[in-house]
Amino acid sequence: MTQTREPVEGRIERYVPPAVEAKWQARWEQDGLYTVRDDDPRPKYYFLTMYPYPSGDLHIGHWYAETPPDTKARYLRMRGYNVLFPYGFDAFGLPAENAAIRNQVHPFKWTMENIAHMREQAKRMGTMFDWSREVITCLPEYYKWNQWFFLQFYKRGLAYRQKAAVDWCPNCNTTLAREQVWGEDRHCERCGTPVIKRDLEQWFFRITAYAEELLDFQGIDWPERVKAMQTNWIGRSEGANITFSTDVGEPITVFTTRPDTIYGVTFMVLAPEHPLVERLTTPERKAEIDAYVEQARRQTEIERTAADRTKTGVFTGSYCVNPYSGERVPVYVGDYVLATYGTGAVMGVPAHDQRDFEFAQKYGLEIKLVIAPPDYRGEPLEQAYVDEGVMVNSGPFDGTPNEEGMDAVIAYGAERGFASKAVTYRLRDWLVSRQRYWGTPIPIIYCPKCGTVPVPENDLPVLLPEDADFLPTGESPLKYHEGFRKVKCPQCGEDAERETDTMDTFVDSSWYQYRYLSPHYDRAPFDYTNPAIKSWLPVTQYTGGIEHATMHLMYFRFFTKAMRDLGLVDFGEPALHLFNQGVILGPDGEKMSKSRGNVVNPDDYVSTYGADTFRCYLMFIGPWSEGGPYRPEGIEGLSRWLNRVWTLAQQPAPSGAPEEEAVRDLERQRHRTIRVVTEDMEAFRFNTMLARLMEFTTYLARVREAGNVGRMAWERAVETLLLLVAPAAPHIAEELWERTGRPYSIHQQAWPQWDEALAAAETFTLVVQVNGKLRDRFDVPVDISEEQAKEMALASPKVQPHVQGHQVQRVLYVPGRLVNIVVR
RNA sequence: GCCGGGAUGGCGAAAUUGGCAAACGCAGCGGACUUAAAAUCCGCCGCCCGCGAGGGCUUGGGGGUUCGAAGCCCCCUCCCGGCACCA
Repeated sequence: MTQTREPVEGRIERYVPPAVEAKWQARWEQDGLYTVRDDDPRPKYYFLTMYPYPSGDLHIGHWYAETPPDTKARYLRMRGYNVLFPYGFDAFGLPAENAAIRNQVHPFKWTMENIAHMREQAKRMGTMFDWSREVITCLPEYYKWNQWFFLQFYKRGLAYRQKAAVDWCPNCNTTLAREQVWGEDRHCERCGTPVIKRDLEQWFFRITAYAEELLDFQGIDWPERVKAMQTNWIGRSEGANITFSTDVGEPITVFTTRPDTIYGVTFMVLAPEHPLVERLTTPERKAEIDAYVEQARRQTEIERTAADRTKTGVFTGSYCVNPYSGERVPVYVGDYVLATYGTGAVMGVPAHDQRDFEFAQKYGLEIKLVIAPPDYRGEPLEQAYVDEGVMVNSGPFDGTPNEEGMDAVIAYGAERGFASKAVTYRLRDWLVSRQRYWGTPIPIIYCPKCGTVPVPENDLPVLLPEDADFLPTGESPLKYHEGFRKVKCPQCGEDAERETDTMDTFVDSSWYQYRYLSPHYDRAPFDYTNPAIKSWLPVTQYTGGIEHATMHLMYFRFFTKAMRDLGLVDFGEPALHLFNQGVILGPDGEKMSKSRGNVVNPDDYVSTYGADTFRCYLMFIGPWSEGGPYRPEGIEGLSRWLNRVWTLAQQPAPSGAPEEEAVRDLERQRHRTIRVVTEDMEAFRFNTMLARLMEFTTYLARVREAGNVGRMAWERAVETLLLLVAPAAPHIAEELWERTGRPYSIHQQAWPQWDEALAAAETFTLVVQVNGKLRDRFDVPVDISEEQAKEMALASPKVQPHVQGHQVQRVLYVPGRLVNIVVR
């Protein structure tokens, strides 16, 4: 911890960060310095950072996520943009409801108190959030529009209700979207409990309608990592649907990515849930099949899909016919076939698919080779051959390279009506129903007469009842709230019931960026008819954690595409640029958590060192994209630096007479610093940006010691330093700006410009290598000729010994850098 | 298995993208100031050999391309993240 510091010079007051910071935070708020106007003529820049869940405390992770973007946003503002940098709270969600059950405090009260607390903590970070645009998603003025979107989606078939085997978290007592089930053990993303399957009627958003478009990242600058994860998640496969006829009349359609292997089909496997299983099962097989289907149903998905599990299946007693070869092949039921992917049926080609190979071996089925390996001599396969080759035993396709064969086989079948090109995705529709209270009520009414009836738009919002009981029943309180549940049907007026499920909170965050534009507008989600408001869009820069790659960031894109199709916006991507910061870990290198006891409380550091030091420290630890362990000792370096800036800026200008050479060098360093700091700022390289500022500070201290630059150049340099420091350390910069007699506010000043000519060096260090090894270096004028450089290099006494006695073969000159003498 | 990202001093990290490896900071060591300490300021600080001048080695490992490789190519090891009986 820092000790009391004595002033270096008697006249300069000690730097007391909390005093300075409190002073300016109050002043900025009072002046509305960061209030953003839509009609400001400057070019707009919408800088969005992911809003937090109001868990109760603003922890170090929030500081790490918010203060570097604030630094960049402040920089952009100084660059002349009208920057919108809003903040809000993702206020619906389970922790509030669990707290309600535990402590008998209403989720609304719990949430709003947390928000009030966190808002004050956030203000201590010194960010330029425009609080007048704050969005809180649990307020009816916000969630009304979730309901409105739901109705629009419903009208267009983008929201639908379906009974399905869905993922259920037994700890959270609710269903989850597929995206919220993580890892090999298929656990709940929120609480880590392994999920189970339940057959329930649930509401879905048809995100799969946009699967193809979601694969297209053209026109947006998003990290490769996110693009790869989303592409992976969507899981596009190209192939064919092929229809096999059966004994019972109804055909079976399979999806395959290998139509070129069609002549190698020796069996068929249906998922246990496949609708044809019952029809195809012969009477003598019925008992066995029923038992098998029953055991499959009882198994968890984890057990069923474990990759190392041996494939099992049971013969139905029926056969189907390969439309290409006319061959009859047996139909099995196997639990390794997933009902939810493709058509729920797989054609078995054991020679060319490893799973099918194992299945065939186990059940003694024929293994028929139809793609010949390059030098194949008829020996039996030891495993499936999955590489390229020429089609054999394939009727009219014999001799065709299999790559070509794929299209040829599809075309052949398409002509005859039993095959077609097909694309399948792993992406599933977004399950949005949650069996919990603290979320947006789904605006649907079930009427015994009229069926599913959407709540009329005029009746929105469907409000959450305030007097619900929060009991540990494992069921939503809405289900037992008669006043909420019982309604009159809006169509026929008879008794009806409301949907009691609420929406996934990811619905809230899918469009919140639009709400910041008109946070209290009551005629639409946002005022998209106002050109001044619309011109903020789309978001210019978005920042947030990578953990949302296949959850929020996919829903976020989907929503904007759907909104485009609703005519609300005229673009299809919500954010042009995305940057993901890393995760800040505990000092032990583990994820911070209360149970591990490695949580770092930012408040302690802020009261000791100040927000400015803490902001800078977080940016200095390493590249922002990397995150990493929090090492408390490193903060001293940043504290020392800001103290040096404090002293330096307030010291009187050096008294000596200016010397031309020294002044020119000062200007050169000043212009260079502006250049590199600007470049680093543009590229989110906050760590190196601060390193450059430290170097410049040290340089200025030396210059002052030398005392030969004169008052004008000195003050210009100090002014530049303060301006460059302002985005990262806004309070100390403002204080020093005032103390050095400059007009309020430094945050309304223009970012300094650099002049390439003035930044240019007069000399450079010429490196001399012999056979690529460094032997000497000396300063030479930038305009040195190649001949001169080579001559000087060869003449160097340090180089001579390495050249003498050797034959010089070549002398290379790289202008502005080096001479490399190649000897033998 | 597939996809993505990594590996550089005691530590966090830099390196104009093929041209001085280790900027900046932490820790450490030495010095100044002080009765003393803290704070502050100055200096040293990759490894090995050498009293020294100096020399050799060094970016996970091995090969290659090149006048020149931390960076490019091939092979391998390990770490982190995502996906995975997906037909």
